Amino acid sequence: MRESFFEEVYRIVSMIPRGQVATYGQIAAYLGNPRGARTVGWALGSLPEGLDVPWHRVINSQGRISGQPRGQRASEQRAMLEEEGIAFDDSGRIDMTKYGWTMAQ
DNA sequence: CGTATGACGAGCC
DNA sequence: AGGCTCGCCATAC
Repeated sequence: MRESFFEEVYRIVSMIPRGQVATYGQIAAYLGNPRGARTVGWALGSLPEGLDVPWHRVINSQGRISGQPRGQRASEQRAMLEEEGIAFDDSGRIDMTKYGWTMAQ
């Protein structure tokens, strides 16, 4: 029984600890698809509600929130990250060297 | 089975 | 530094 790519993404994202963030590419690479960042984003976009997956801890390689900056989802994501203690600079970017998830286990 | 889609990424100007 | 283009990949139809 192999999980769909979606389920694998959900599983990995669920491992991101509070107060840290990971990039789409990072997750894709972990799943064996260094080039499948888009697919990861798509998987999160189709994320059903009620799965207890910290989707807000996933951002793009620039350390910014993806999607429409004005969108409701983006503001909500930023609010949740700030609540976890993550800081945004004037450009709305996160310091990956400081909050980036290292997948250390 | 071919085409379209999407919360991306790296490169180039 | 900021913005644009092209490449990538798993589903949906």
